Amino acid sequence: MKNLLFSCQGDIFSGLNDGLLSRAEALAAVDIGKHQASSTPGLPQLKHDMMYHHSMGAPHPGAPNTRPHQMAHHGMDGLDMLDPISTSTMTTLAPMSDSSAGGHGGHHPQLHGPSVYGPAAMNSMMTGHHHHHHHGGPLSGHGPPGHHALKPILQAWLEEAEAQAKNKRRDPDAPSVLPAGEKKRKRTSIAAPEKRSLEAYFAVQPRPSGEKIAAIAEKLDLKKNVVRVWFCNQRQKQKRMKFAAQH
DNA sequence: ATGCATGAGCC
DNA sequence: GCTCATGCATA
Repeated sequence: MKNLLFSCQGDIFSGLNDGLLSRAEALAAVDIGKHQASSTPGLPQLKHDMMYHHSMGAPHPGAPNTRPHQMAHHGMDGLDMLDPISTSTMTTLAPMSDSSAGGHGGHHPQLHGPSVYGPAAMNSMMTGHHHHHHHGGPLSGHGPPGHHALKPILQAWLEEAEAQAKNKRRDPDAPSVLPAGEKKRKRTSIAAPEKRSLEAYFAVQPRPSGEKIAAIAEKLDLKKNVVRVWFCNQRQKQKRMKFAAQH
């Protein structure tokens, strides 16, 4: 196997048992310093990939991590459009609220009108409140002829708009149909446990070497570059806080 | 407002 | 690969 720690700071983690770190994190830190643990935890990363340079297709080079796309559905899938919506629970119909602020790449993907009204839509509006109250005569002479026939169509259209506005919320892992050359920067969200481990490492060694960063990255199942950047940003943050604290 | 990413300039 | 400044996506 690879022989980590050939440097002079191999046992910096051994002596940490002061009140700075909790025991679990300290042990985790020590574990990096000793050897690579074979038991990797779950899949903590919430992101998929970081390269959006219009030429991918090959998996991450040098990263043997198998990361299935996991995401949190809270009740609706992107494929579920059969939703028994009650009559207008949402008032502001904004079916195109995609990436909002700062979006200078204004491209609105597939947004097709309600071509077919499913039975659910019709049913929901029928059971909602159907009022064919006034009937009058065919020649009573009020309202345009056939406008009451348009009302269900409009309502169905609204409900279709709602449904599509909802299933428009597809996961960020979905195959995006971006125009060629359009890159959206992605933020890797580091989960809380991993973040706490990183903070534990940082507390004992704010400037780890490349090998150490690689070891930490492997143990936490994060990309090495993510860990490296995290340490850089953490140093920046610490400087800022120090600067803000003296005024 | 916070936190991850990127790029310039440097060593 | 680091700092520093800034951009930009989230919460």
